[in-house]
Amino acid sequence: MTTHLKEEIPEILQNHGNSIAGKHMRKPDLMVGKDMMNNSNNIKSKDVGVRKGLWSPEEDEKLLRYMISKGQGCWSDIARNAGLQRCGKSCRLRWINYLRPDLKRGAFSPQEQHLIIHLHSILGNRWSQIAARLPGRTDNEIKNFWNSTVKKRLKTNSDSCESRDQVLGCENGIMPINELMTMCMDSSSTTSSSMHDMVLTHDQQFDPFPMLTNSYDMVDGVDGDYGILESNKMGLERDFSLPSLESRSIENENNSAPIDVKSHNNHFNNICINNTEQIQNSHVEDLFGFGNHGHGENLRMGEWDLEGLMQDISYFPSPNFQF
DNA sequence: AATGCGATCAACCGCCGATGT
DNA sequence: AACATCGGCGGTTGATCGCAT
Repeated sequence: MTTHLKEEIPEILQNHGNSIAGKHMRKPDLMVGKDMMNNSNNIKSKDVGVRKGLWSPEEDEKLLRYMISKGQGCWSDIARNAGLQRCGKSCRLRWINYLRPDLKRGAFSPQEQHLIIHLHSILGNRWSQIAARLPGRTDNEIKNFWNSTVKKRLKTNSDSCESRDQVLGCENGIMPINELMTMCMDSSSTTSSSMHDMVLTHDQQFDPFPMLTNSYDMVDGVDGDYGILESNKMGLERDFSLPSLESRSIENENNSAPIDVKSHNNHFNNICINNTEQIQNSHVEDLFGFGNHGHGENLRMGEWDLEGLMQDISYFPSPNFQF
């Protein structure tokens, strides 16, 4: 990793502001130790000595430095090798939700809010999928935003029969798709690419700072083909306009022949057109069979084309949400 | 100034699927 | 086939903030 990145560590940590030191934090320094073994049936032997709760600045720096120098790998190994008394999951979460340098900070822009609303109408509570469409934003962030701000606003305005889009000031309940695209392009320009959308083979070293180490060729994706470029010799698939949900599983079961994207678009377009009436009377989530039921869904996201859906997003009404 | 309470958000929990042994 | 491990995900918790009273 480049020297300048190492020099940026203090700055990156500094940029996280005061929240790093205990704002909205759980109690720090919880430790699953030997003395606790007798008190809990849930503590596994390997959890002995694992810290929980607040991440100290020192821990953040350890993890950040390790990620910079070694890159991503097995999170359990990362926790161990970085000298952190944390479980791998905790390290992963900390990195994804907080330390990743391509994270945006600050409040959601109105465009981002619109996009979240729309994507939620399509995807339901699939926060990670929604986050994949909002470069620099995390699923946790979006989930928190939804559960606090949006739910509240929708509830508050439901009495006055305002749609979710009107709640956010979008006329006709439909945000122009080109506006959404522009918003996504803007996001991409600042963060280049969502890490979610990178496909790596087992032996490929993960680059934790793709936006700093790659100079991307931007695609003209405004007129329809929001292409997934396969220009990367490492085998990375990257989408430079809309981060693509399909980038991870667009291939068929044999991982050989790519699915015909256009036929998928057409298929979905037909669904949209033919079912407009139904859609207007139904929950989008119900129509597509993936409500808030994270696991075990009948239809995997990668098996249909969201780009087509995004293009046809105007077919969807603004459903009255029920919570 | 003190208190109550809702909002915010980082982090944990538990589950699931994939993968390895 | 059975089990263990791991990564990923959505749901939930709980500490803190900030505003209202």
